Amino acid sequence: MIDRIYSELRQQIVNRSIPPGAKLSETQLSKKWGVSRTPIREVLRRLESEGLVNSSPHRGFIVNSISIEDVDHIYTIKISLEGLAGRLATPIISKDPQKMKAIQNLIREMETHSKRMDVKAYSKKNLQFHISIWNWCGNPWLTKILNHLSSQLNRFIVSALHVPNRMERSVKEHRKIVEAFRMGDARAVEKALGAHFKRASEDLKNELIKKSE
Amino acid sequence: MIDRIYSELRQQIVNRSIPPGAKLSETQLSKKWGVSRTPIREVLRRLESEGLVNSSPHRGFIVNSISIEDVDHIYTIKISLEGLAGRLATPIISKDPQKMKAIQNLIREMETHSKRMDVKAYSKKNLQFHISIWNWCGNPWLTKILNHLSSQLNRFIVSALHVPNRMERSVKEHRKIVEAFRMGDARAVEKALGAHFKRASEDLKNELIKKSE
DNA sequence: AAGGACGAATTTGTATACACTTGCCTTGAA
DNA sequence: TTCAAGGCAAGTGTATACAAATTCGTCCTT
Repeated sequence: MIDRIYSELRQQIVNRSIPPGAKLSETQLSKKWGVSRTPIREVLRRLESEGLVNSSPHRGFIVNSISIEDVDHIYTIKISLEGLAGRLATPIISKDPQKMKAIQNLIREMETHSKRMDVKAYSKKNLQFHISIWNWCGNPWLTKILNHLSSQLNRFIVSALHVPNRMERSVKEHRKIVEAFRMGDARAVEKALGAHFKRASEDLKNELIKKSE
Repeated sequence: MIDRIYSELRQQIVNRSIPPGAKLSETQLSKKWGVSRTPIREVLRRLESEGLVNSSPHRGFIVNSISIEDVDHIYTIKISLEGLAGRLATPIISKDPQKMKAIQNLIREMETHSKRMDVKAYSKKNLQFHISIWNWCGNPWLTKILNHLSSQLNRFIVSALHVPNRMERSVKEHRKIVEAFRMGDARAVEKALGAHFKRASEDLKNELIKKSE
């Protein structure tokens, strides 16, 4: 039960249905879920050490805000670690025809969604693509960190892909990554992934600047 | 109070005075600290989501073990992120004479301890050296992750520096890093740090193989 | 009318109580 | 003597109760 509350609350924070800055009242949450405050507090403490909520003594918990600077900092780490994950995943993926096929299917679907300008469907497949790499990198610690960073970013990104031609360019970048996988060239995968996320971060930054103007 | 218990318990786990595999009884801990079980449980949940303890339903919490594979996985990430932190820290450190001086002082002390074969004092300064880089990289998320990884490793490393000439070689590697800082060459810092931790990880692995024979 | 101070209500922090699960120990039978 | 079954002790999971702190509203003063 407690795990259910945890994951559901977590998701609500990550997908912004509980917005940053919102107060998380223990009493309210315990009523909503029909449990006492004790398990609710444990859930909130877990979310706190994940960096998703903040607490101050006698004032309770609020959903952590994430600033533009934070996004920048997180992307800096992400660029490095996504590349690393790709490099580690290369021998695993390229030697396994089933995995290779799965990746190629994903990119084909992405292409279709891109042509139809279906941003939402595209984003979903895009995330699946990268999660596959995390899961196949063979380093569970790395997988966990990337998941973590991604959760934080999801709370910020409403949609960066509305930039004109973003999807089209993105497909090209992904094709480069897949090609490097196919060749089994780990360094090329690392480089292509790094470049891809660097561009993604720049696009996001530009979008944010435009919005703030 | 709860924070005090958290940090003290955490340190005891990290420095192995509570060994991996040890059972953490809520009742026992609450007696020891003179508080009720409620705050103890919150502390344990926090430690759980940090990956320092594991819990199973109705069986309580035990200190998480860390395997040789985990050490390998963590070092892989560390090599990448320590390099990144160094690269980011370069302009900050090299432009600040005070920081530059602090770093140079540390390496001088490390050299002294190395000559006297004082492993413990050396390790301490060595850690300080690297923590300085984390703190001056300007990316608090990165600092936090590196701290995190370091805590996990500390639980494993008894002493890798007993390898013959390890300290001497280590000093040389650090001097290379400092020299790159002095030149303001971020890429060189990144490379030197990466090489340093790669060698550290290999030394540790060799030590572990030797022990297991 | 505005600002501050006091007090009530709400909310958090912690203790305690009780239900339920687990694991151990005892006892009895093969 | 060994193994199994049942019960008991210990410990976790959760609810509830109470203490302490904060917040908000009201009232008084300037």
